Amino acid sequence: MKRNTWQREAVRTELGRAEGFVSAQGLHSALHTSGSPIGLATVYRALADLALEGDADSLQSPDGESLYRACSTTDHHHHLICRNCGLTVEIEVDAIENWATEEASKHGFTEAAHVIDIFGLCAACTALASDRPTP
Amino acid sequence: MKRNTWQREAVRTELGRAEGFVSAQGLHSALHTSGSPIGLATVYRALADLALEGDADSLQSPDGESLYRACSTTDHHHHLICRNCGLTVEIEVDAIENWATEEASKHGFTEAAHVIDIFGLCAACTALASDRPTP
DNA sequence: ACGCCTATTGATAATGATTGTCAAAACCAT
DNA sequence: ATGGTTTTGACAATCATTATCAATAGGCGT
Ligand SMILES: [Zn+2]
Ligand SMILES: [Zn+2]
Ligand SMILES: [Zn+2]
Ligand SMILES: [Zn+2]
Repeated sequence: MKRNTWQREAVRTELGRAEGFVSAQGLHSALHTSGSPIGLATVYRALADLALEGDADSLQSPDGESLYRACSTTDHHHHLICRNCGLTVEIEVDAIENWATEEASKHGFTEAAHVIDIFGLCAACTALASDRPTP
Repeated sequence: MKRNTWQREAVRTELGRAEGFVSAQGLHSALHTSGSPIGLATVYRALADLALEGDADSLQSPDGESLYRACSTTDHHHHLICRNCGLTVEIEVDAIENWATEEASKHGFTEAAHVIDIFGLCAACTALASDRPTP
């Protein structure tokens, strides 16, 4: 059976505290900073479990890191993510879901899943960026 | 300036020979098998260059590997990929592009890029899978 | 509350992909 | 052909993630 440990709870809590998507490493060092002695491997396991149970969303960052987030809904949805500060907006659009499904079956594909994410600069980060242009 | 070496050409050729997306490691061992003494680091560099120049598309596999493909068009497009055999179908839909752009600006995001990929089982692999069900 | 069984933890090693290093080799304009 | 520069490749280094496995600690039955 599945046991309740303070470690799992700590990961769940810290994940809830995060604004956007975080990496296992990031979550672990955040926990460490706030005094928790939790082990790195445990954080990896807890996050994988949360994702399996549907309590956390996961995606691959553009450079191949696995990122996790506790989203407000457990329904299927997608994300608009600030590549600078991590601010994340949840997106749920039936039209897109239907498009993906139809596109797959149109070409004879089955068991189709899709990866749809938008990365950009949020309004705040855009403002900051315009103050300090690239030299 | 950029020089022409047989190594770059070999990578370009082998990438063209591949049906779908391939990893740097996979391309390297394919080249090795066909007798080429090209180095692994060189394959990584060549693929990165091709992607930079727009001559190759790249994406992250669901488990975080970087995959590359020489697509038939250099225009912006997306992919429908068989997760078993790698067969890839190129998808180009303006409606999706517009949706992504609008969704980003609607929330104040700028410099938005998007990741849109569909993974499934192609018709052939679906047929094979039904012959040998999971025991 | 106690003890036992087993799931879980965590320090550490192992893995696997990717990148950095740097001397030797290969390009290419002259 | 020669020389200056770029590219290569064997190898080490990095980095995220996973595997090990002895030690720990839930939680059920008592
Ligand atoms: Zn931001
Ligand atoms: Zn979806
Ligand atoms: Zn297939
Ligand atoms: Zn697009």
